[in-house]
Parts: sequence; C-alpha cells; structure tokens
Amino acid sequence: MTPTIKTVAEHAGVSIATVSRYINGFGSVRPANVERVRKAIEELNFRPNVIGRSLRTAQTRSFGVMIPSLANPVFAEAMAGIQEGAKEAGYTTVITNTDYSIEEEPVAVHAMLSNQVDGLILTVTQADDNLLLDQLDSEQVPYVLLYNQTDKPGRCAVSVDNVAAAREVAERFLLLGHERVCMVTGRIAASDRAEARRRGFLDGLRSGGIDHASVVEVDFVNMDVTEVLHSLFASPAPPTALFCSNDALAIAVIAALRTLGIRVPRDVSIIGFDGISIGELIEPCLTTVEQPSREMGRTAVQHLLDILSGEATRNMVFLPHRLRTGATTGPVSDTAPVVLQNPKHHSQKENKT
Amino acid sequence: MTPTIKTVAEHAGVSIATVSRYINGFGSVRPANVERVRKAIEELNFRPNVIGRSLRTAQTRSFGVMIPSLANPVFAEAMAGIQEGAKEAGYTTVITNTDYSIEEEPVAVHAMLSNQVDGLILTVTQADDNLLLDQLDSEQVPYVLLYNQTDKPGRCAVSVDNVAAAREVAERFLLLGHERVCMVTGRIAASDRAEARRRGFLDGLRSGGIDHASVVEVDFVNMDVTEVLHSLFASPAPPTALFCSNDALAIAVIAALRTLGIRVPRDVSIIGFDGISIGELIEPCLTTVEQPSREMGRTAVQHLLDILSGEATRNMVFLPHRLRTGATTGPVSDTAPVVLQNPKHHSQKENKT
DNA sequence: CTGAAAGCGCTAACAT
DNA sequence: ATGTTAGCGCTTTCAG
Repeated sequence: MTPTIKTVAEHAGVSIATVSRYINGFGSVRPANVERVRKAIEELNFRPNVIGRSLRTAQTRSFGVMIPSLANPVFAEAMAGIQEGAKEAGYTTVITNTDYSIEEEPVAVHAMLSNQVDGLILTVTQADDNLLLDQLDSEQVPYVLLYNQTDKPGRCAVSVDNVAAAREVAERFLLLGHERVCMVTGRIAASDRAEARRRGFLDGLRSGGIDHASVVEVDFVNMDVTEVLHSLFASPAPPTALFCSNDALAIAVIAALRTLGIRVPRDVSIIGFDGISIGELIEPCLTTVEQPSREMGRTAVQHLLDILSGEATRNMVFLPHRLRTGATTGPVSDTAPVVLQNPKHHSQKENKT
Repeated sequence: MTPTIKTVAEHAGVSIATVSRYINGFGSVRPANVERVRKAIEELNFRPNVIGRSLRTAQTRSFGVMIPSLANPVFAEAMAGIQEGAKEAGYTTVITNTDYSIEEEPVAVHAMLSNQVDGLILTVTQADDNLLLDQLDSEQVPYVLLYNQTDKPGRCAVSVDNVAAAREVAERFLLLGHERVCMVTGRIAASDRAEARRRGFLDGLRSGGIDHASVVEVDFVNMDVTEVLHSLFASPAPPTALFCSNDALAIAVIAALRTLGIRVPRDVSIIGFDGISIGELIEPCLTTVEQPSREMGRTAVQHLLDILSGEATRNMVFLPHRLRTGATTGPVSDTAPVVLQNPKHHSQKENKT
C-alpha cells in the first residue's frame, strides 16, 4: 500500500533519520534535503506507519471511549464533543459500546488497553463501587468518567449535578400543583446517575411535604413501558406528573401513554432528563433537564489531557444544567380522572436505545 | 501498567516464544508449561501489547469507519451493526465522522490508513466520481461503501435501491391523490443517495403524469428549513405532499411546518427516508422508507471480511427496503388552502444532525 | 516441545 | 546537519 520510511530515504538519497526528522519537525534538516524528502514522500505517496511510531514512543495518541450505546442521542452528542476535542489535540478515539451490559465493561476496557490507548473516557454503570475502576486506579491508568456521579475522592468525573437537577424537577412539579407524582427510570442498580436523580427528586418532593412518591423501574433497553404504565394508571389515584430519568425514556413513555389514551400534558405532565435535540422537535416538545453533552465530552477530553500531562486535578467536575421548559408540563388539572384505554396490541417490538 | 511478554516468560521460567505460542494457541506447549504461563499471566495481570503484534504481523485486526455524523440516528444504528459484526469477527473499529464536510474525507481516510486499519467502511458524499476512492482502488486498499449508491463497476457498496424506493414514494403520493408534490432534500451535490432518491421520485411522478414537481434543497447540517418552507407554502398553489430525503430532515420539517401553522397530514402529507426508530414514537408517527440499517452495517462488515479473505465479490449489494406507513400521510384534502402563519421567531439555533 | 534470534517501521541517542 | 544504530513488544522461522 504505502512504502516504508526506508524506501523514502533511499528515494530521497538521505538516511531514514533525516526523513523522520522531516516528518516530525524535530531537529533540523537542510533546506535542500527538506525539498528532496518532501518530493519523495509525495511521489511515493508515503504515509508514516503509526504502529511503528507507537511501538517506539510507547504512546499511541489515542483515547478509548466506552459508552452504553450510540443509539441514545445523548451519548452520540457527547461523542461529537469528544471527537472534536480529541482531534484538536491530535488524538484518535476508539469507541466501544457496552449495550448497557455490565459484563461488557471489563472486556471492553481491557481490549482498549491492549490497544495501548493513552487514556480512557468511560461511562460505567456504577462509579462508586467498581472493581474495574479500582484496578485502573491501581494500575495508574489515566481515565475520566463521563455522566457518572461519584463521591469517591480522586475519581475524576465530568457530569451535571444530578441531585440538584432532580430536586429542581420536583420543585417544578410542586409549583404546578402536582402532588401525585412518580418517577419512571431504568434499572437504578445499573446507573449511578439514575440513583442520584432519584435521590434528588425524592428529596425535593420531601421538602415540599410529599413523602409517598413512587419510583417505577423499567427495562430501559427493551423499553417495554406500556405494561408498567398501564398498571400505574389503573390505580384509583394515578399520578398527574411523571419524571423520566432520561429523554429517550420520556419519549417512549409519551408514545406509550398515547396508546393508553392518556394525553400529555392534559392528563399527565412529563419531565425528562438530557436535553437531546430531538426533544425540541417533537409535539408536544419535551420539558427536560438539559445537560451540555457536547461540552461535557470536550471537558472530559480536556481533563484527560491534563491528567496525561501531569496537571492532574483528579476530582468531579460539574457542568451547569438547565431546566428547559417545553410543552409536556402544565398545572395539575381538576378534570375527571383519566379513563384508561386498553393498550393497542402494538406488538411492542425490541427497540434498543 | 501491564508487563511485557518478556517479564511473563521470566516469571514462568520459559522463553518468550513459548508464552507467545500459549497466547495465540498456535504450536503446542507442554501441559506443565501451559499451567505455568497461565499462572504467570494471571499473577502479573498481563495483557499482550497489540501494537507489538501488529507491527510484526502487519495487520491490526481493525477497521476504519467513516460516516457523516453520529448525530443522525440512521448512522448510529448502522454503527451498531458494524460494531456487532466486527466484534464477532474479532475486529476493532475506529470511527471518524466528517460532519458532512467533503474536505474531511481524505483527511479522515488517510489518518485511518496511517493507523494501519485492515480495511475501511465508508459513507462518502459521492461514490461515482471520487478521487479518494480512485486512489484507494489504485492502492488496492480494501473498502466497502455503505449507503452510497454507485454504478461504477468493481466498487463495492451496501445500500437499498434508492431509486426504486423513491419511485414507490411517488406512487404512494399519487395513489392518495396528490398532484402538487415536492421533494425537500439536503444538498444533492453532497449526496449520491439524495440524487438517486430524487431521480426515482421524479421518475415515479412522471409515470403518473406529473412533470412539474419541484425539488428544494436545504442546508441539512444547520437545518434552517423554516424559511424555505415558508416561501414554498406562500405560493398560490402550495404542495400537498412532501418527500423528505431522510427522516431527520422530515422531523425537522414537521416541526417547522408546525410553527407555520401547517398541520400534518391534514394540510400536507410527509414521507421520510431511513426508518429511524424515533420516527415510530413521535406524533403523528412518520411514514417513511425503512432501511435495514443495522443489517446493512453487518453486511458491510461481512463483505469487507470476504474481500480481505480473497473471496472478493466486488459489487453493489442491495438490501430490501420497506415503505412503512405511519400517520403523516393521508389523501389530498379539498379544504381551503393553507393559511400561513408568520414563523415564530424561534431563534433557529444551530442544530447539527 | 522449546529456545535463540531476526526483524516488523519507526524514533532518539549518539557520533560525526 | 546528518547518518548509524539500538531497541520498542511481539511473532515466527529455524535449530535443537
């Protein structure tokens, strides 16, 4: 395909060291030789073999990124920021997704480490109590967590303040007069941020005098929310407001409610979390806690870079969130209670996200 | 971080060759030594350095993937299929996105080639007449195009039949009685599939006796569709049906029409292209040409693998599409012409997709 | 079945 | 300013 540096050197009538110097801009090369090398490279269509360089320099100038899934736009957006930041710094990224499977996490990380990535950006299910992270710590592998929320000191993570944000969600519901509220979330055990959001939400409600809010866990991967919602709204005092732990889930919930004959926001208010851009385009447009995902991705890269260069400030970094008011929220209504329709047998197909 | 094979060998009291044989399962190792090596690897937490191996074997077992953007769910879905297929075959993937910028294409490809990827999966803007692809051909770099449509023989691509699919879209509109139809598309010059879809669409209309359909190009990246739609619908005989060249655009168009006071499908029918899963969840749910994106990704990997192993069948591969009927299409209505509202100054923010 | 040794493409220390 | 050379971690002949 492309020749080696040796061929280029012969072609230019210089030594491989000179060619190397030319390529890397290190040391100096006589103008006449610069020209000869340049020409040789062009004529031979030479591309330096990064593998050879990496072996020698013991660094690949690449990052490993592990996220649950690219199908959730919030991670795709963060990736955009990561790629952007990495490119600016001259780094390549290797992406692996776990499909929300915790067993994949160590496999993926080890694969990336085998590929000698210089650092890792990870979104794990659980950052507090995590053997894999402990191992990385003990091996001194540079990594930054993204979206994870952890109190463990020395563990560097980029995130919004999920607890505070969720508390604001509760406050908003209370302000609108909602008292029968509920949180719909993916498996709490599989997500420290879901846990933080629950904590903040319940805490916020408690401050407003509501102690009995229920939390419903759903299988987020397959998003079979219809059944759960059906039983939730079959109760004599169904919720008038739902906090969904992320936007993808919120959108699925709204769709499922529709098949049940429950209208948003007339019958029930919805607030999501993430601020994915599609949320602004749908009808009614989604009220949600906006995270600066792209910026978070960039920040994660920046921190990793800082760690690599020794300016290590290993701790949590919180970026600001914003409660974005859409049209899925409204004041609690006094109208007759919801009349539930039978869910159309919509053959809820596997709908990974 | 992790030791080298030499350390493992010393630790196990064998030579590095034996360790290598053990790791690769090639050649045979005495059971006693197997055990000693296994133990040494475990104790030292050894991970073979893939860089060293790659340099020696002159293959990385990795693919380079270049797509326009991960923010468009259709590519994220294809990536899922690619990752899946690659993983099964023991390959890693390196992803680069061009953000729809044609200048980035050669840069990205050369970067991946410098990283010695064993093959490429590419979505380019233009597959027919493309210097970069010509270069890859002449350098004999193994690659497979994805989503691109080309007639150039020997150029391997995985796609649906965009022309046929778009023709079906036209037929559907005609069947519903629409005569004033229009296509809204990203820059045609920047997408061979958009071009193919236009060709099929216009051809289908022509077969139904419609010769005057207009095609409107929009800046897809920034999705500033409101203005274009406003002038389109300000005409005395505005279209009653719109074919959008992809679902992300269709969703943006529906949102923009909403701000203009134009309702879908009452005032205008919409058909998209791609079949992204979010399209099924929105209200009204999107009528679209469904592509089997995940499957296309897998197929692309399979073909690349075939090419690498010499079973080269270098040609276009068409996967079946399906016109999925949603709720954005309906018969043409006889009601009064659309009354246009002024577009709310929605501060159309940059909304990359 | 095992070990010694060469060498993949490159960089960097050293010598000139 | 330039060339020579060692060696990064690994696989793979080739002898034994």
